[in-house]
Amino acid sequence: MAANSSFPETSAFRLMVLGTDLANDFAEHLRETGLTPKHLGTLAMVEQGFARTQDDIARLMRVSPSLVVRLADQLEQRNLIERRRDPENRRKHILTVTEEGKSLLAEMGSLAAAVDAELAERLGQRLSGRLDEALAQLMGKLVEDRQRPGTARRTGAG
Amino acid sequence: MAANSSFPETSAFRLMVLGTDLANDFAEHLRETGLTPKHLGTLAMVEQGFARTQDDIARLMRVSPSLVVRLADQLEQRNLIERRRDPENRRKHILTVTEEGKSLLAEMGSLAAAVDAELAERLGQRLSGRLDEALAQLMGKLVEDRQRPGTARRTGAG
DNA sequence: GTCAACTGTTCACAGTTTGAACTGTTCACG
DNA sequence: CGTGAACAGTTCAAACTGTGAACAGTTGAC
Repeated sequence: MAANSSFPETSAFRLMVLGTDLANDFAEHLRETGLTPKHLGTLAMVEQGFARTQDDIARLMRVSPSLVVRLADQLEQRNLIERRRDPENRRKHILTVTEEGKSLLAEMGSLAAAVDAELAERLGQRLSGRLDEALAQLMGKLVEDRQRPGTARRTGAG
Repeated sequence: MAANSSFPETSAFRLMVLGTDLANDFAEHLRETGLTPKHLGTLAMVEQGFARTQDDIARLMRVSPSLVVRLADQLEQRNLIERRRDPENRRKHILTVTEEGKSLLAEMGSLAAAVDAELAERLGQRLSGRLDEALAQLMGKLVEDRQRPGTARRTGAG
C-alpha cells in the first residue's frame, strides 16, 4: 500500500517540512522579543489549558524539564507568565498567562490569521476548511495522548 | 473573521506544533545514524528533484549556505549523496542521492507510512484524504515559491 | 579586461538543549 | 510515625546546531 509513495511523498514528511518552515516564520517575527517558537508554544499551551505545570509543558512539547525551567524563567522575566506554587501540591508550579502574555499571543494571532488566510487562498475554501478540521482534530489527539501516560509518548506511530 | 480564533486555535499554530513534533519523531529514529531531520530533508528534496544544488537547498529549507555545506559534507561522508561540479557552471555542486541514500529514504519511508496510517485512523478516510491533498498542494506551492526569487521568501504571509 | 555577482567553503561564535546531580515535597507502606 | 521511593523543579557543565563574516574560485556584463 505504501509501495508507490516514497518518503518525500508522504503526508508525514510534508507535515514536518511545512510545520518546520512555519516555525521559522514565527521565529523571525519573535526575534526582536528574544523569544523562540518554544516560548510561544509554552504560552499557547498554558493559555489553552492544555498544560498547567512545567512538567505538563515538558511532556506536551517533548523537551527536557530543565529546558522548561529556562523557558519559564525567561517568560516570567518578561512578565508574560506567572509562576506560583500549587497549594495542593507544593512541588508543582502552576503557570498562568499574564495580560501582557495575552497581548503577545494576540499579536502572534494576527500573523497566524494571515497565514491561515493564505492557506485558504491557496487551497480554496472547501479544502482549507478540511485542513483546519483535520489539524484541530490531530491537535486534540496529541494533547489527549500526552496526559500523564507514565513514560514518554510519540506523536504518531511509534 | 479572526476575532473568535485566538492564536492557539489557528491552523498556523497547529501546523507548527504538529510538524515540529513529527520532526522530533524522525530525529529520534535517526539518532543512531548521527543525522538530523535537516539531513533527511536535504536528501528528500534532492531525490524529488526539488533541489539540484546546495544553494537550492539553502533557499528551500531557509538555512544558511554554510550550514548546507556541513549537511552535504556529512551526507557525503556517509555515502548518502554525491557532489560533483556542474559542467555548465563550475561554481555549482550538483547533488545526487546514492543507492545507499535511497535505502535510508526507504527506511524512513516506512516510518512515515506508519504515521500516515495513524493519521488515517485518527481522522477517518475521508478527512485524511483531504489532509493529504492539502499538504501535497501546499508543499508544491512552497517549492514553487522558492524558485530563485532573488531574496529570501517566507512560507505563508510575510 | 575589469568588476560585480554568484556558489561554495572555512572558521569562530552565540544560542539551544540535554543529562547528571541536587533540593524539597509527597505518598505508600510497614 | 518514620523510612524510602517517586515526583516537580532547579542548577550547571557540556554537546550540539546554526549563523555571519571573510574568503576563493567562477561567471557574465560592460
